[in-house]
Amino acid sequence: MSPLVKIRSERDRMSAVERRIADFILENAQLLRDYSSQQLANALGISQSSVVKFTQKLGFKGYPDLKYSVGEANARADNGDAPEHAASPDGGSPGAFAGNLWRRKSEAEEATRLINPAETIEAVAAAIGQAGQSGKVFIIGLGEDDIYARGFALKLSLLGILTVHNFDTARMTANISAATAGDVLLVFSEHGNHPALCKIARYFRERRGQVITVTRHTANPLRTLADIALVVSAHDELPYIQPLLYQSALQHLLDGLFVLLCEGHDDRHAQLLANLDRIQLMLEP
Amino acid sequence: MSPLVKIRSERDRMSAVERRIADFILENAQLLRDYSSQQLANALGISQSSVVKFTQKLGFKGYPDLKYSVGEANARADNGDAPEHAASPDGGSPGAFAGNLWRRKSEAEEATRLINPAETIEAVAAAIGQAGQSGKVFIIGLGEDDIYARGFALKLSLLGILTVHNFDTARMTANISAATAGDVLLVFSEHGNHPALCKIARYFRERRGQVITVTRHTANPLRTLADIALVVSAHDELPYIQPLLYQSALQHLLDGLFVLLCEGHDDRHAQLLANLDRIQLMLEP
DNA sequence: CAATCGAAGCATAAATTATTGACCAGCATT
DNA sequence: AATGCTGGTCAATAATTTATGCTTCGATTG
Repeated sequence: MSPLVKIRSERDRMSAVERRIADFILENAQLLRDYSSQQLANALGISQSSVVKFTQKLGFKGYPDLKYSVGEANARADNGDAPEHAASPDGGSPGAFAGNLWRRKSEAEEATRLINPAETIEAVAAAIGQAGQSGKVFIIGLGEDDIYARGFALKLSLLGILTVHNFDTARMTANISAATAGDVLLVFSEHGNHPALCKIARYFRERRGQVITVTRHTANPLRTLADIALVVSAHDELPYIQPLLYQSALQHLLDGLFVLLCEGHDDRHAQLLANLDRIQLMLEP
Repeated sequence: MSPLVKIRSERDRMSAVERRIADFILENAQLLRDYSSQQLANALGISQSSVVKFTQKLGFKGYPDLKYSVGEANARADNGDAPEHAASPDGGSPGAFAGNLWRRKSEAEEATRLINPAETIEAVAAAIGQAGQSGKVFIIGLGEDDIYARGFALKLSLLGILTVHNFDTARMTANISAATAGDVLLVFSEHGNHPALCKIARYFRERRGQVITVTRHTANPLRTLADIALVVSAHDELPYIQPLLYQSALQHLLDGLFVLLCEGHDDRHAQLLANLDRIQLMLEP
């Protein structure tokens, strides 16, 4: 039980001095942090031993124990709300701005999480895992989308999954001619409008591969070609902020996928460790 | 800041004994309630004074102060977590996991924000802005670090800043021979240990350019060569989680920088809009 | 190799906390 | 009214806990 509740409930049965202690604690719970039992006694003009006895009567081991409990109660009470918002009242410093940006990212993350059902993500993980064992994973993205594509391709290859990454529609078209059933194509395209990517997706389907698209949460041509579609939600009026939110939400979606892949298979996990070690050696001779 | 976040963020810079204390506290935060500094020391087989000095180094008034803070942090954490963990005792749903991962990312973001003073970030923005007007910005990163390097290079070029990006030390060395005073080199290297990157940084300094490094918050050779050093704090026991946190914290740091650059100059802002439009047309004919 | 610096421990000072025993007020019993 | 009992408070002090000064040791540097 919260120490404050306990104190309140016992208050009636207390002696005068005890009641003063109780009231002081109830009213100044946050100040207690910097008070020793002696200081508290001085503040009330009573003896230190009275304070200690008070704590023991209430069932605490002693004064520090009470103090610790009150600290916990305080923390639970003003959990989160006060400091964060108060910190940045108007525009503020760059630091405050970064915090603000992070809050926007969190919103985008949540929105994105809510529109991608767990089953969808698991299906994607399963498809990629399957392709990793018996086939190949093709990954493509253009422009800024290539950044995410590239990062994810690197991660997959660390897991020992054969990955073919391109940022060039011509090469990808050529590569895809080697695709077979069971392979997977991951297409990153924020707006899902690029004709060449649609053509590639269509071509890939003809070859019996599974198409996974990653786009904005809009109706778009690319998405209609998908066997499984991952979608991202991220909005801001400012044209230089919105991409940051998009990228962050997308990255988190991919990270979740990656973790799922890591935890699904022990051997993939082992593969990852081995690869990380190897890379470490390579980069730090 | 949560004491646990603080401890995690400083862990790298700690000595062996200190790190054992840090790990113990991180792993047994709830047990701390019943430990005096002496008991904690005994549990680890070290001296009590080491424990006290540890707490003071971290900026606490002393051991009780740390203990109290950890108590608060526990309370805050338990508040939100308890029901969630209870609901999913072993594996848990992917959705819950993603939320959890996001919390870890938030911690990494906070820790990273706190170790990069606003002035440092502003100085970096100023240096890049300056170089953007009259010189060039060179960007390099190897392996996974190339991902961030590449993303940032793309953003800078969208702002109309002349950017030379490489992921290859040989080419970069060649490119740098064209560097002059006022140019800026951005080096991404998580561990800051790669000799070739150090050489490039040294060479760049000889040519009177300004070196900005982006590394983990550890003492590392590359960082010592920096005119300005950005640092990232992100920790997790799991080898497949930690990189995600690192990448997220780093990305946010860069995003903050990018926003600063966007908001600093109206003409850069205009340039960005124009470029975004042009790219839009290019990708969606 | 000497000098320097930082980290860790030991011993001890300082502080905080817990306990003891004395004192006093209130109250019932004799 | 005097005595004895009870609960409450405090001052003094014991016990525990925390903080600091000093020394040693090992690593680093010039």
